[in-house]
Amino acid sequence: MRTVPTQTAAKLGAAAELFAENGVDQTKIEDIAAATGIPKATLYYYFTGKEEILAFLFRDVLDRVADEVDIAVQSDRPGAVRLAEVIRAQLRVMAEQPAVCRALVGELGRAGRIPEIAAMIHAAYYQPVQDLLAEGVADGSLRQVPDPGSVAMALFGAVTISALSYLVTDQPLDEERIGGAVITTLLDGLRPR
Amino acid sequence: MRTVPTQTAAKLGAAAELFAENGVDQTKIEDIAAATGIPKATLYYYFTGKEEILAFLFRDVLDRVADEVDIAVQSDRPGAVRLAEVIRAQLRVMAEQPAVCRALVGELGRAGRIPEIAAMIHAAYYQPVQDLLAEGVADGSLRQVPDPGSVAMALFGAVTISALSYLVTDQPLDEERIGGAVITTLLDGLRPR
DNA sequence: TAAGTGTCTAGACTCTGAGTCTGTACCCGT
DNA sequence: ACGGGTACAGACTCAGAGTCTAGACACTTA
Repeated sequence: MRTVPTQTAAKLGAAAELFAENGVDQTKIEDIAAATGIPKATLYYYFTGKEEILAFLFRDVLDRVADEVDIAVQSDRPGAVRLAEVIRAQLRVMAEQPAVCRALVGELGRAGRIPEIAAMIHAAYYQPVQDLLAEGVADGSLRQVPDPGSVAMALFGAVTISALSYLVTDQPLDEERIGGAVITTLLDGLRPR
Repeated sequence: MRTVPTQTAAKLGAAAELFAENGVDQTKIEDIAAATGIPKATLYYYFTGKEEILAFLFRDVLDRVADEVDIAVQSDRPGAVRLAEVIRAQLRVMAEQPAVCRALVGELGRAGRIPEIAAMIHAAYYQPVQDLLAEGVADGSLRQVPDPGSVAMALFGAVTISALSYLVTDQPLDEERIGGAVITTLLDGLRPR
């Protein structure tokens, strides 16, 4: 894959829309060409095919998630507060890039296909969240859990699937509502205190 | 779509494996024919195409989820206990049908594609869980939450994505571990009591 | 300015695979 | 033994993925 010029990269957002809406297989290269304004020959000049275009888009959002999560993690507030920030950060990115995120979730089940996705999610999300859980225990704002890895995954899933159900129905992603529900449920639990 | 004989239906599990592993688009009808032993002409005899084979498989697992969830919900134990049962029920089905579940998650992002999926998940899962949350409040085992719908979605997401990350790496699905992490996190919360 | 080099695109081509169609063998009730 | 539904084989069409060639433009470097 050659280095994709910024201007070309910018146009590819329209391709994400197609992927999300119709699925990868239903999306013709010519459709992508039409939607983005990038000629078919040029697409093949930069990418080996649809798959690679998809991977390119994914790398883009996952970088963004990593950045946002990183900012949330870096602050010096208590662990519990930063955890809430991380959740909001993820929701923000999903709200900004709805189409790519829909397509991304669609590919989550295919480890063999784009293997680096799993690694990227781990580095961008699971690892920082696990660290945060430990720090929260240290500063007293969170309690010790037996399996922080599973909690990080569960958290990611809760936010992702909730957000997704808004995205697929083309409702505007209500960050407050989802974020609020996930955060209070997660922090305070469902059992009466 | 004609009525699919039980024996034919049983063979389709192999197709789910292909879908999950390579994605729907990469899976050729002839591959399905080869993997299942069902001749291509016969596949077209029963189904209009790949999509319909996929939908058939989905309906199958979702029915199973609905059944299992229903059993969990019907007992007369406290809401909190039944909620934990529902989580284990979902994990059980995913452990039994790993390939279909992977493929299913892969299609979650495509509402337009198989629109009844969303409806089926709602009926099989969200609705019963929401009812359960209300009953738990009534019997005192759960606290009132502002948005039970969002909680139900978040719960589904937490379990689904956690389980998925085991499935894609071909690790045996550790029901105890995931179930335990999700249930205690969810019921007791992450904040120290 | 001319020649050389890399970027980008048009358009025609090949070839894979989805889905169709025809025919046929088999079973089952009458 | 005959008519009708079930199950399948094999050949066909056609859309669309990906390839190839050649040429247009921009940019160095001589």
